[in-house]
Amino acid sequence: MSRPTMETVAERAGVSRALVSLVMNNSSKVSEAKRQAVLHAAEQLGYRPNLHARNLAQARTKTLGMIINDIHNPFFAEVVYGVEAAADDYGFDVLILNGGRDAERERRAVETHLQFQVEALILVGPKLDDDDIIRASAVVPTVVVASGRDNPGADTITTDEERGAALAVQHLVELGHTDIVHIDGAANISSRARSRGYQKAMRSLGLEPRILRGGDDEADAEAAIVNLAETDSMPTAIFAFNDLVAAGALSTLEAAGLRVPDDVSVVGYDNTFIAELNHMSRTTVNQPRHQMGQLAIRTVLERIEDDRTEPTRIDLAPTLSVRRSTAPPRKA
Amino acid sequence: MSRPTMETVAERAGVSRALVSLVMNNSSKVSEAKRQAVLHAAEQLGYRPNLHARNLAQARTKTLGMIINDIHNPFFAEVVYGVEAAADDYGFDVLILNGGRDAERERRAVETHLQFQVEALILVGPKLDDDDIIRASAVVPTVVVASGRDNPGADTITTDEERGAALAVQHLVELGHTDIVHIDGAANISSRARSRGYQKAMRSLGLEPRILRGGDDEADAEAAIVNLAETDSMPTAIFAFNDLVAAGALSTLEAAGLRVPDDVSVVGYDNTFIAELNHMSRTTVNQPRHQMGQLAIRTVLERIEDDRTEPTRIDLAPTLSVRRSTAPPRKA
DNA sequence: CAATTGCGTTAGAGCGCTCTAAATCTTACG
DNA sequence: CGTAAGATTTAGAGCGCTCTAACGCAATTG
Repeated sequence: MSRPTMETVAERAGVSRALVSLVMNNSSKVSEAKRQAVLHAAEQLGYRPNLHARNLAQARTKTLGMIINDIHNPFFAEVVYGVEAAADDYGFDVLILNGGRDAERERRAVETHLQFQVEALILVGPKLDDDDIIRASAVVPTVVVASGRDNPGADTITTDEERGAALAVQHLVELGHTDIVHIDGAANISSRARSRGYQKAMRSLGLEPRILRGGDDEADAEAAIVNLAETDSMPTAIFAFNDLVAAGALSTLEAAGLRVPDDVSVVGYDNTFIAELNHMSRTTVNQPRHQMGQLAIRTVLERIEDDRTEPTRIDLAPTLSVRRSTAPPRKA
Repeated sequence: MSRPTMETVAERAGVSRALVSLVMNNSSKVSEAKRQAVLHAAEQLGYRPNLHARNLAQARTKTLGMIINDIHNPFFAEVVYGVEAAADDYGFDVLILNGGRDAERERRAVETHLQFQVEALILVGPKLDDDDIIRASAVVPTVVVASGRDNPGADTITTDEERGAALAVQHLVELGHTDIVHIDGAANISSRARSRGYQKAMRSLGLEPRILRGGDDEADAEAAIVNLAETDSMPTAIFAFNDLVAAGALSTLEAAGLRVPDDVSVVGYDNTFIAELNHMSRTTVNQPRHQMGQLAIRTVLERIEDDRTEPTRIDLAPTLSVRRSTAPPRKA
């Protein structure tokens, strides 16, 4: 009744257990005849190697553990594709655990992965704090992707978010805007870098920064916009923390009778497919997510080989995708 | 240098390996003194149980394998949350593998999960064909969520998609529409049921169905709409295969100078957050995704206990979320 | 033709853990 | 004080696989 083991297959094929093992790992030093016999027996029995036994015996797993901040967020999905593609090239399996936007859950996920003896940890947009990350990376090579933090104490793949924000500001200024408000990401991990970038860029251009508290999704934008409308201090352009906030801003602006981009220009961040969506496509800052995923794998696997000790940091350049939500300000 | 094992901990704490095992599984028959000693030693050594060894010894894993059609799709994300919540209640870990919209990849994912000795398989919107599913379910309890197929030969949790399509048609007809076009999902797995539902509903109301080939995302809608515009056969309402197709339809309609819902009404399917997004929120058919995820776990775990043999099928009722993309047809 | 080489195959230990059965230690009681 | 009943603890086998070392055998060689 229980599943067939190597022993069963060996018996059936009239060979030793060791020989079956060799066949399963397609070793070159097995005669064609025996190989066929073994494969045939395995086929007949519906044999499937037990990975736990193998991992135990080999003391390695060829498995990577990935934790995603939130499966909901389409931004992360593309990082996943990059990670998987690269891992596949190196023959590693990738196990995904969902962080669910909750540090405590992420901590448990790390623990689960470690108990599974993953050979490396890929943290995509982690909520964990630096200590947790340092602790994890003491056990197993760890790489942080898109964390927005300065120096998590582990290998890091990010884009320069300050620069991304600056790109957005520059674009708006080039269009002629001077009154540009930023709706920030509140407690969100990338919020700091983006609003810092915004502030620096504004100041260096001699403009006065104005920051409103936002959040990470649509609803969070609403209050900010309503506030602008009510206090009669509507700017000519808005730079939103991310595409969802930008979308929220858009809805609320239009509900208030303002047109985008005629009355107000809007720029988002992340270039998720949401930004392309719909009649009102949004100008947004792009991060090369797929590439970030690939680099994450490469970095962490290199570390397995080389056992480098100092954390590497790879900073990719963000780019701006200009679409239809930005235009020169209306002449006063 | 290598990780501490139970042996190491036992030595340090001055007890036997078996005792450490008891503590780790917090057995009640361990004296408080020894328990503390063991926990302390484990703490100091940074001991972490090796799940592979445990699984091997126990011959069970308390782990479920989930395969998602496509991490990109926000529809699936919510199913995942439902699954995880329920699995957590039962003390199971959920390992996620990404199907990547590709049957072959899904097949490999199934294989990986089976080798990991997962106790059950949750297939969310699988691309696999029925044979694959039957084969998998012969090895391990398997449940299919949101597959849109009639009878995959395994436990199934779906909504009645024919009925969902009928709801959309009914809503439009009640608003006064008679010329309603369906843009279908092409090869997509749910396409058949939805367009069948559309056709039946139309016919039973004495209306002539008109179906155009669509696909599963925005771009796929464009050709269909352009075609309608060019042949001058624009209907007063469009029922799209899903929310993304609906979004694509919307963009293209507006680009062609038509207003939604004034000139054309649009209904989507899935009630993903995309449908709520933006100034133009879309009327759409809703599926109780979270609940579907929970039921999937419950069904499959019951099967582990009871070893029931006939496949169960749970059909949940879809509902309609009416938003701003539908209105009575313009008076001719 | 005995000795050497090399290929294909196998025995057997060991990976880190659980679990049963047995050993040891307490405590209670006649 | 001896012994039975519990409460704790432990020895040791076994989970399914890999891997090293050794073995058998045929081909090669001087």
